[in-house]
Amino acid sequence: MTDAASNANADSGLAKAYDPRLVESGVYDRWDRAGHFQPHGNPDQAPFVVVMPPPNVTGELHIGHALFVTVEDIMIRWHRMLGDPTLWTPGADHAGIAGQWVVEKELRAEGLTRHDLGREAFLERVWDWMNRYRGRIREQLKLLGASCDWTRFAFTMDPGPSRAVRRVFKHLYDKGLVYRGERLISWCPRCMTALSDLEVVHSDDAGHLWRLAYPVEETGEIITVATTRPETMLGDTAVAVHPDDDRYRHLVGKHVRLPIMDRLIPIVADEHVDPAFGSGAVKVTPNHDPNDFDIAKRAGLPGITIMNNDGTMNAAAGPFAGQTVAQARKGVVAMLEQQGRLLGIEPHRHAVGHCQRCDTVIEPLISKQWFVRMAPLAAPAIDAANDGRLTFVPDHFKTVYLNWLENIHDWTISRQLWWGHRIPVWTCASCGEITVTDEESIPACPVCGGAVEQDPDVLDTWFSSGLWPFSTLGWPDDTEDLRRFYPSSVMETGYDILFFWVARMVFFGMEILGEVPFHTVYLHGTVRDIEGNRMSKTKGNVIDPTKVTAEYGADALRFALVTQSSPGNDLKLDLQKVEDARNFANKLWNATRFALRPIGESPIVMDHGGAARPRGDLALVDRWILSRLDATTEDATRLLGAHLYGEAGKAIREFVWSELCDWYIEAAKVRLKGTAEERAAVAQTLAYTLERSIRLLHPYMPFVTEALWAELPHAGDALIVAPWPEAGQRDEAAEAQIGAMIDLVRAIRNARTEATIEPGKWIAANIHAGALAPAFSQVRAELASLARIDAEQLTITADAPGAAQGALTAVAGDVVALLPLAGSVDLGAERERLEKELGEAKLERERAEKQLSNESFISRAPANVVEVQRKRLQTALEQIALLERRIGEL
RNA sequence: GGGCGCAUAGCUCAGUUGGUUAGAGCGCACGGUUCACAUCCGUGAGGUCACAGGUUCGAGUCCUGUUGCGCCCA
Repeated sequence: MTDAASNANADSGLAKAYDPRLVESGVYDRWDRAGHFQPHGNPDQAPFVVVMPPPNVTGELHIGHALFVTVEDIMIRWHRMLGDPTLWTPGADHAGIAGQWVVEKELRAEGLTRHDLGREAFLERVWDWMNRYRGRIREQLKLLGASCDWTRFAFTMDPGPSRAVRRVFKHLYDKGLVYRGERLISWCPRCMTALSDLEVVHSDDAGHLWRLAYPVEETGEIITVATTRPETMLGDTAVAVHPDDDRYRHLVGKHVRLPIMDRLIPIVADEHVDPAFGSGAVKVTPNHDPNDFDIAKRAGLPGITIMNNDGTMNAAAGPFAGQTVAQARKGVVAMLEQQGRLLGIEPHRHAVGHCQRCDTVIEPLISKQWFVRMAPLAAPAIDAANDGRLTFVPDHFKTVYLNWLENIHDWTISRQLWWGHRIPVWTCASCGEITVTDEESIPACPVCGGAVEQDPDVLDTWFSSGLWPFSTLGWPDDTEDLRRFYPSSVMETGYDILFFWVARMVFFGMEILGEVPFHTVYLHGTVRDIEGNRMSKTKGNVIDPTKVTAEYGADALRFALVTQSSPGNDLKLDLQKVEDARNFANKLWNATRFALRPIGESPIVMDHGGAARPRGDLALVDRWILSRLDATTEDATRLLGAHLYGEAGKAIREFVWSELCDWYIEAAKVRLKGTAEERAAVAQTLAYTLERSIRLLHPYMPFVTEALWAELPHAGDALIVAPWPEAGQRDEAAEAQIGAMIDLVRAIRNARTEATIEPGKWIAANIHAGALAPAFSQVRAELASLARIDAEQLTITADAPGAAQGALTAVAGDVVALLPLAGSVDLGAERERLEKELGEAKLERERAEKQLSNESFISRAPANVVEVQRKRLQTALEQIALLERRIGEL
């Protein structure tokens, strides 16, 4: 221990009420300037690393960002305090389609399209825009207290990550895992690009089911087909039925004359036709429906493309060429009706694919695109989850993850956009040689020296995201960061991007670096409005985190978000909760304000960790609060280790508010009026307990804790790098004794309230505490103060209570307090209250007796559980005896 | 159609390996100008843990089924 020091901050004068605006300004920059966000410590020590899922550069900060920042920052701050070399890498994502869209929108306002500018000029515009806005999200993340290392900030389009993209593309191409092919893909006619399966969102839309009559050429029969998209019949190349369907068996191999187009197409058998749906016969349009595409592949049928890339009909659509889908649908239906080929229309809900970005209805189209072959990449990612190298919080997401990877299709990675990573494939105009390179460009064909042209398309944004865990650390270079910080510790993100992000990072990490990119996947839920609706601008139910933090503080928003949520579950955000959290910050503020006076007036013993833990012959309440602090430290540490961040936060809050403030500080006020020694003891305990509580709370409420910590006696420069508290030995006796005192005080307060005794009145009490009498005598003054008992008229004995007329009875466990109130006791009310308590005691006796009379319970339950029941019965019996006697005496 | 989840107080939600009388915050009722805090303090009311079976000495917790709701995939 170092020398005693009196606290210089006694007169600093915290404002009476906590004001988050004053508290939060300036703190963040001090942390950053001091370099606290960068990893420190021994390079050989195992680091704690989180790679931030980069927010979309085109977006504004929304409440979902606030949640991920809170959770990740709690992890990061906790590990930093634990002394781990801690790294949290921030970044931004270029958001291919959305990024291109915002600039195209600007151009539209000027009456231009991107084609008017040309590729190069357009990209310059996009970069201008990016440079203007890429810092915006960064500033908003700082408002929330995100303690990430800005010196390592990365953007997916930066040279490093771009080189990683080319290197991986080439690697996969060379291994045959990237290929180019003509496939049926999902096409957005508005964005004019191919999309991956994940970028198509399905919704059940109201539509119709049209039943069409197709004439069988050979027999003259009619075969009925049902369709939700009648215009696609223009591209039909077959009718399919189930091979075991007796209704149609005789028609298989025969032909149908397709109405309007007057084309002869075969009737084929296919196992995948559902005989129970519609008529059991389906029209087959291979080039415009994934199922039909598969049927055609199996049956060797040709496909006919009837649509242009912009969603209009092409020449193959005959009379409908040039029309939109809607127009063609109307025309086809009218023509079929005219020809008597329309048998009926009924309302029908069916799944329709929409573009995730612009909501346009997706068209399945045949198109030449680049794909990633998924099966060989998925296998190691599946193994990693199965053998525990990759764990999930909550763990049921492992099933979801596996389910997806086990049923995965090849991934369409080319996009017909300009903004993004351009596909590093060059074709020679002279000899046709295809060169795939990880260079930014090649001057000429390496085979014949002819002029080369680069593939015009760019890659799916998520391709570069998948490389994020290592591209941010400098890969493909063999950097110190990569060696030290890969793989990272936890991937924290929303469950809604488990596939987009997590799964792809895992298979890329396994393929490129041979190990999982992170050990733990922690998934949070979606922040919804109070009614449980997803927040959206169109619904107008968006809660803007910058407004919330301006009003209540980032600390309050963080605390509310994390204590309301649990891993993997959605949360309904109630602003009332944010206000409650702000109130909690105010509580802590005022507790500190209270403590600073005695701390300033007494010598505080310091050691290397700050105010020293009180030692020696301590007062019972001091022992109690120290033990409760230890218990809380233990709980919080355990819960944080189990990723139960909300639970840990609630445990700390509960301690600070309900134990430290409501009981310890209230009890301590008695000794603060006492001797210098007593005052010093309280000051020491308060200084220690409060400072440790503030440390526990720091990961949750970094700003207010940092500010208050600076006012309290402390060691070190900043709370952000103060060590995480270690739990000491519990003091079971003190916990039991003060716990019993609290129960008794509550019982007395209850008796007073029920008997409508003036709250401010000091009354007499005779406490019969049995074995607890010596302990209660030690806290005589505190007990009297808390229960508002006149110390002059307080007796504490081990004796059983004798007869007493005109007194209230307060029972707490084995302890009884008699409160003599000559003449002013309402006997009827008191009898009623005691009868009620007697009823409860009897119920208690019954429950215990029932347990104890069960032979199997006695023989099979653990001894300590049986003992608890015995004790419970004994207490109940004593209470019953006492209450019956007291009722008799009234 | 396949998969995953949820159902606990009026509301929002905790509840870890099964173990006393199932908790918290808000809301509600009543009371309070005690020298940290009305952004507060005290007291209280409020639950057949969705339903039905099963395992167990013991089930909110484990198993099976049913109902309702949500999400993901096709």
